[in-house]
Amino acid sequence: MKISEAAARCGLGIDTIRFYERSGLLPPVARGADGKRRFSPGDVDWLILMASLRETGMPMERMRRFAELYRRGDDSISERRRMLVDHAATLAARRAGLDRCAALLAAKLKRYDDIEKGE
Amino acid sequence: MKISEAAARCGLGIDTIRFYERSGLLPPVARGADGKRRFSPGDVDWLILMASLRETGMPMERMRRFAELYRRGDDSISERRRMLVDHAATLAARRAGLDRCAALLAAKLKRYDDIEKGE
DNA sequence: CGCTTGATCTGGAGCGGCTCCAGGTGGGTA
DNA sequence: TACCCACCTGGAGCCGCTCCAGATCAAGCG
Repeated sequence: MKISEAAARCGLGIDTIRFYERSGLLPPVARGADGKRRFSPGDVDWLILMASLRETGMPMERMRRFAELYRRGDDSISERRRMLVDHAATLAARRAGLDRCAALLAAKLKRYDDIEKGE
Repeated sequence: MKISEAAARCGLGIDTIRFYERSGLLPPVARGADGKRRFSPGDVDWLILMASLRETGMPMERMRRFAELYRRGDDSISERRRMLVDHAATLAARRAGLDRCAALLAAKLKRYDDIEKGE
């Protein structure tokens, strides 16, 4: 499929996909006879993974490392597993941060109500 | 209190606090006779709010707007409330994103287990 | 058949949000 | 007196996009 369709499916922008390719986050993407990128469904799965990791705060450096390990094949699975487990832990931390912020907002909103009632 | 203590209490870096002041995200911070910043507990509360909003993805532009409204006093409460309610909605969306990512990671990890067992 | 439209390409500039650094000031201790 | 440390300012640097100019090419159309 074309890059526009891949972008629609993974939620990244077209420019971001090209940027990720330049940055070594993608296995080399095939090109058609016209020189344009052709994405396989597997490419899209990979893009979705990259998008998820990035959106949830994994730095590009670590994503590059992960991509490199992936290229090496099954021997690298134990290290990849470690990376994903680590990242799952940071997800939990982030969620806690979100919850703290939500609580803070709720308290603020309540104070606004009190102020307006008090007038 | 000094900037180092304020930084320790709100979780932001010293440079980030100074940057936020330059950027209009803080009410003007008082200075001692020595020209150094002196933070009140109220300043720290504000920094904690800014840190929470920023960490959870509110753009600086909106934070600046919120700070400006705050300076205007109680008349701006309805707009401030709207901003915080909006932001609470984005928190929920982010949490959903985290959960999707966590599910994806869990699926990947399971596949790794299957691959290693299969060998 | 030539012409326009639209999607893609490349390389590079610009931007948001920090983060770090050089160079300078002033208070506290030995 | 000399040193150390925290703080100051202005500006450069960095990450992760995002946008832009200028070129190419396929498809649709009068």
